[in-house]
Amino acid sequence: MLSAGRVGSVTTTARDRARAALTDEILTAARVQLADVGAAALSLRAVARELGMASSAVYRYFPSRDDLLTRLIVDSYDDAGAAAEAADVPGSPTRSRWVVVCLAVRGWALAHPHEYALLYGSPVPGYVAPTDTVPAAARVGVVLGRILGDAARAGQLPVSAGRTTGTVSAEVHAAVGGVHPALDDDVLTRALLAWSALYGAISFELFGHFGDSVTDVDSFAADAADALATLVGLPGGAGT
Amino acid sequence: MLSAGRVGSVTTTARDRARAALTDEILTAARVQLADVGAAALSLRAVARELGMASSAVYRYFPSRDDLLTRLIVDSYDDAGAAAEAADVPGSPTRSRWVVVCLAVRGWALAHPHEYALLYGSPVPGYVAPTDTVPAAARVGVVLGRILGDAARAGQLPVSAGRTTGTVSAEVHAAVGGVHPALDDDVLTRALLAWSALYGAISFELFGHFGDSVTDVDSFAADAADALATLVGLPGGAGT
DNA sequence: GGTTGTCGAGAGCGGTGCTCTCGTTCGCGA
DNA sequence: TCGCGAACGAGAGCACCGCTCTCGACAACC
Repeated sequence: MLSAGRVGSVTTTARDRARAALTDEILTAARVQLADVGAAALSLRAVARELGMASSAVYRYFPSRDDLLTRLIVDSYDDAGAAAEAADVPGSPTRSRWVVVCLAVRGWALAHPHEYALLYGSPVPGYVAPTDTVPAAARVGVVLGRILGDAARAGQLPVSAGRTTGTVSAEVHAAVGGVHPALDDDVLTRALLAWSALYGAISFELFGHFGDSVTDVDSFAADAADALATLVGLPGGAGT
Repeated sequence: MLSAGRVGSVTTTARDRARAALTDEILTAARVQLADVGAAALSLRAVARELGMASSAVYRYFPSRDDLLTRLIVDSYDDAGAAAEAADVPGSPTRSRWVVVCLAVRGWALAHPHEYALLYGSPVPGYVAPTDTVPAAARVGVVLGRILGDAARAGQLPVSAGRTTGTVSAEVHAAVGGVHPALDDDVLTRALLAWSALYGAISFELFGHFGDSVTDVDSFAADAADALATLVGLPGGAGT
């Protein structure tokens, strides 16, 4: 959002500005429809109708419906990641940081069910995620990894056996802030499990898979986040 | 599958038999298409085309596309549940039972990715699961609950504080085979978390959310199933 | 044997994603 | 300043979708 325009070499012409504005309009209309009817029922013709333009004109801005969806996916990943980052309080105890971030992700999912389903539900049929979605998709995991790394460097994680199972890649080590005696493959494997488990629990709640098994979803979410903190080894749990 | 026909009162006419046969043919063709293109792209017209009949004729057998999907969902739930039940070995140690069942569910998911996505991915837009899907959907959870209950009754679970948080319903107590000192709400909450976590990990693997973080998916799945066994409190883990 | 209900086929409705063509307009270079 | 090319929006059209209706044919029952 730099207020450019002065620089002569990258002049923004009126056409460019109109194009950017219309692209934004299309995106906002699409976001409204996404939140309203979901990704599967998101119709390119409907967003065109909403904007009072011909459906074919939209193709000037997005080559296909999948490209529009991709853009919405990236935005949603960023939104969820921002929610997680905003919820983290780096100074506080690592366990409460973990729980708060988990509950923030759940809160975002409850507030944006269709976006969540778009991100973590069934992949769009012929759709393969472009590589530019990866950084946005990783933001939540990076927040959780940072908490785990901080805990390890603060000596809050028991130094483990130092197993090297080779099941996790180097980028996971990078996500927790480098190698550390308390961060062997065992811990990182449990961290990846906890990461995916968070979304399993959210999906079950959001998609109704728990049925009537869970009576108080809020307290279950809190208990689950706490149990996941214990799973990764963060100190201060009820069991310790 | 009773070989009826003798009994006069419930005679199966040629028309009834033809109807049942054609219903099966439609279902198998739909299953093929489901496994091929996925649920979102499953077309009732394509199924009719495959069978060489008019699309309108299919509506004699399934009132709508959603009804066809519902039938496929129930069948898939039953298939997955049967895989879990077949994998369980009631006599063996509870931890290995748990791990084996978890890996069996994962194996079923890997073998039937589109069916799995249909069950545990994004819900179909306007679709609400009829109540008759519930028993089939619960089969895997029942297997896991039985293992946990067996472990408790065998004295393998530490008798816990007996907390009654009220977050889980009575049907969960029933799934583990009744009340037991070792099965308080804390344990059952962790069990529900582990249940959903299993599907979170499977979904992440199947839908590619792990990215390159996991290098050896098979050993990760084994480690994850073991970690979930520890999470619910089954004895014999590496950490104990 | 006649009646009744089921069956399959076909036409048709409104919707979708996407492509092509057409006349217009804007921006840049000569 | 002018002209050219690129971008633009609109419209028609293609193939497909779910679903409804009608109509002739046939089987099942009274």
